[in-house]
Amino acid sequence: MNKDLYENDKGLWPYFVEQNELRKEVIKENCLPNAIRFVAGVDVAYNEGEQRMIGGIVVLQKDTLEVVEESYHEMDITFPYVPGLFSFREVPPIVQAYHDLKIKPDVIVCDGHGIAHPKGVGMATHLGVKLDVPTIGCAKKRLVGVWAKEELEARRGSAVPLYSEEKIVGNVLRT
DNA sequence: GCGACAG
DNA sequence: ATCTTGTCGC
Ligand SMILES: [Mg+2]
Repeated sequence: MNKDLYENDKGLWPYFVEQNELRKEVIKENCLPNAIRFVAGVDVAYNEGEQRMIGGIVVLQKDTLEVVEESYHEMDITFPYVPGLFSFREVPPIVQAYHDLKIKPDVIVCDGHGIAHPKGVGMATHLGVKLDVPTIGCAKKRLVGVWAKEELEARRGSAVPLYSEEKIVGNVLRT
């Protein structure tokens, strides 16, 4: 999978277009059921040499955090890592893994941003729209937005709102 | 033109 | 993300 092949010219244009389509279907309101029974976490691992990747989803019982099911799906890497278009790289294998699940989670925690994205369509958002399942974007680094660093305390658990374009798009949490 | 830039 | 090397602490 050649990165330049996409980077050059307008190779990425169609994806930005699709991103705009997805944006129309985003639901920002809290649609979680009154009783959350299962939560899931997803991630993707890579084998650059083999140009293969494997997406995984693990479902746990919400109250006990006991793992009740897991599903994985391996496939060829077909999209480069491009900040802003990250979802097009990791969503495919996760969607496949999700469909093999017998126990569907009420919410999915993702390893990447949700609406804290230039267009409001990060990986978690993209996945949520694609599966029509509530998702939570949980990234380890900033993509967009600003926050009051002076107000973020040194103790673990401290959190302050993340702002992007005048709006709160998430929280910055000290782990 | 120069930095920023999820995983 | 992945790899590799070195150090730290339990
Ligand atoms: Mg990850």
